[in-house]
Amino acid sequence: MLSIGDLSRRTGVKVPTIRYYEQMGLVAAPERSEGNQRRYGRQELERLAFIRHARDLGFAVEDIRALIDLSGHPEQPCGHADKIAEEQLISVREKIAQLRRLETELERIASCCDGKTVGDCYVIRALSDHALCADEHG
Amino acid sequence: MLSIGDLSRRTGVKVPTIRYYEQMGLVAAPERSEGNQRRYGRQELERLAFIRHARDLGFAVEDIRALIDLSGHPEQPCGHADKIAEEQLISVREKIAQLRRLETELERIASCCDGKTVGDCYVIRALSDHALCADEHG
DNA sequence: TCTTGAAGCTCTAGTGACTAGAGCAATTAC
DNA sequence: GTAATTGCTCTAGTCACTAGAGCTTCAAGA
Repeated sequence: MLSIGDLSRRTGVKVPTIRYYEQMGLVAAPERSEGNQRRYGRQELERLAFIRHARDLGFAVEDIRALIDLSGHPEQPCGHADKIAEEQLISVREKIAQLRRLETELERIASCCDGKTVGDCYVIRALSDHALCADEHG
Repeated sequence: MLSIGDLSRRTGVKVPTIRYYEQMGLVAAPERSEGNQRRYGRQELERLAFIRHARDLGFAVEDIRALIDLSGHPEQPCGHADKIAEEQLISVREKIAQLRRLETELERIASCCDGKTVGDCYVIRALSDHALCADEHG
């Protein structure tokens, strides 16, 4: 049996986060030692690794909850799981597109500044005046 | 003089957000009407537009506070403003790189799933087993 | 001038996904 | 046996807002 610290080290999920997931119902409350400390087995390790992996991929906790529910019903059609992953992909692509626009704008702002004082700093001027932006953003 | 609603429409910053910025000290408390309603002038309009623009570019509120402080001292060297913008650019690029890795992984996960039930759904399996990932992520 | 409906006011609490800290109890290594 | 580490619960804080209750003020039309 693993202590919460062991589980943390094995999954890379921090100890308070594991307790938080338990509180949120993402992981079941585990057995306890005589002294009331959490003791985990292989199943909990696997579930937490699943959660960690999904969080790394940017899935929201609610999505993860749905995916866990689905994984408990292996006979059901998997269209729902596909849909969640698909939507996550779309959302990631949107974020990338948005960040690329910001990158372009920030590059332009930072590279144009050749002023010596704040008074003629392009960074400050660009922020004050949206019209200086080449691009639409935000 | 503009009401808070006018200011909101002109800057695209929502009314409660304007009040929140005032509370946070990002914008100064404006004049009030006889009936205690906020009344804004051109200066406040410009400052809020500045804040809006910087938030759109992903600057944290603390960064914006620093940029505003700087813009009140036009005689100072602008190296600090440049540095804030530079750091923001670096952070945006890191986020893009991370999201690209996620995109690749999600594409692979979503496209590989040709199972009909959750039991052999690649989405679920990939999340359960990090070893199925081609790439390191997170 | 009166009325009505939109807009404004303050205050508290909620969001998501944790993170930090206090003050204690249990476990583990030597 | 003892000291260091780890664990426990509980509350509160983070960031940048957002929502709602319950009230007041304002602007436009009759």
